[in-house]
Amino acid sequence: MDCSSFLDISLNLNTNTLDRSFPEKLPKKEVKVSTSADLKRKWMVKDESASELREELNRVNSENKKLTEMLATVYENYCALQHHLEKLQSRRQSPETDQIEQPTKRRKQDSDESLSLPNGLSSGRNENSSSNEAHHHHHHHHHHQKQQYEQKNQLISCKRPVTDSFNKAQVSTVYVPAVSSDTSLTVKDGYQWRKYGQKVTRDNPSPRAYFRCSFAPSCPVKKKVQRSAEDPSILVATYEGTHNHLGPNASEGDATSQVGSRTVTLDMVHGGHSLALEKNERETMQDVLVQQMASSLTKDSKFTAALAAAISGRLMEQSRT
DNA sequence: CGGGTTTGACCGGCGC
DNA sequence: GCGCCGGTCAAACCCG
Repeated sequence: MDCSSFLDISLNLNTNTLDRSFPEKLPKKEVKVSTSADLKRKWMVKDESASELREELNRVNSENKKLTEMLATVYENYCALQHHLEKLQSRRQSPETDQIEQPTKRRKQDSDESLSLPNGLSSGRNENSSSNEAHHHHHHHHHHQKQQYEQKNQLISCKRPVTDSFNKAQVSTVYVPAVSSDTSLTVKDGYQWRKYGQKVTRDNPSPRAYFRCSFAPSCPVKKKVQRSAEDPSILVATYEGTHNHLGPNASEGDATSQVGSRTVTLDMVHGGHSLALEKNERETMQDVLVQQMASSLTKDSKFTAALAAAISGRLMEQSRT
């Protein structure tokens, strides 16, 4: 596990730079504010306001420190959870684990969609996929070859995705806890979907719903939602393709924390890159902690935006190396 | 009436 | 070729 290496916790938020340029002994009057005259006047005229500002700055700095610590804790828990999830998934992965990633053998697109230009609005896509319900040892002679188009090699990890540019249909699966009594298989992800089909599949008692993205007129993204065969309380959403358009709501869809559920989803869309981290755990209590911290953090929308920007930038930077 | 959902038909790939 | 099966279409249906 490369948790310790891939992410530097010290995010370059604004407060850090402030921290650097204003060490605790802030000079009262001789601040070099030669640029802004009125600001200088303000500083000089109101001395107590300067001390007030200094206090505020200290407060903000300590708060920032606390938040950084919380983030470190969150990240620690995240690493633990990811480790656990990886263990779980590798354990239940059948021995014929196919690390191969073969080009999708989908049937030809139908007429309406072939018209939609396969443009590369987003050049490099980062999609993660996890092994899904295709591990039924009791159906020996079975026919899961069709499902092999799902790339199941990458976990949520922050390793460089194999994206390899020209790979048309990106597939990513997201596990979401099914809220009780949700007869309709819907996974809220901010986008707008139009259902176009529902089928019962062979190896799963619950039906599978097919959705198409209707946010943009000709967005090629599709998704399938089906509850997991082994755990009916979990919905498995399989996303396929890359969105033609911008995200539905940048400020709201970036980081969500579902209260009362057992997953914490941090989904950041950054310049066409989409990256989703998800985990399902029921054995540990850490996720609850993570969730509480995350929800307390996400109360502040400005902090959320800054954090999301910083983290995504960090991830991009890290994945580029 | 306009949009989405339901639901059986249909299609194409694949294995026998 | 035939049948199975997952995916899609589209007419009917539903709902504000």
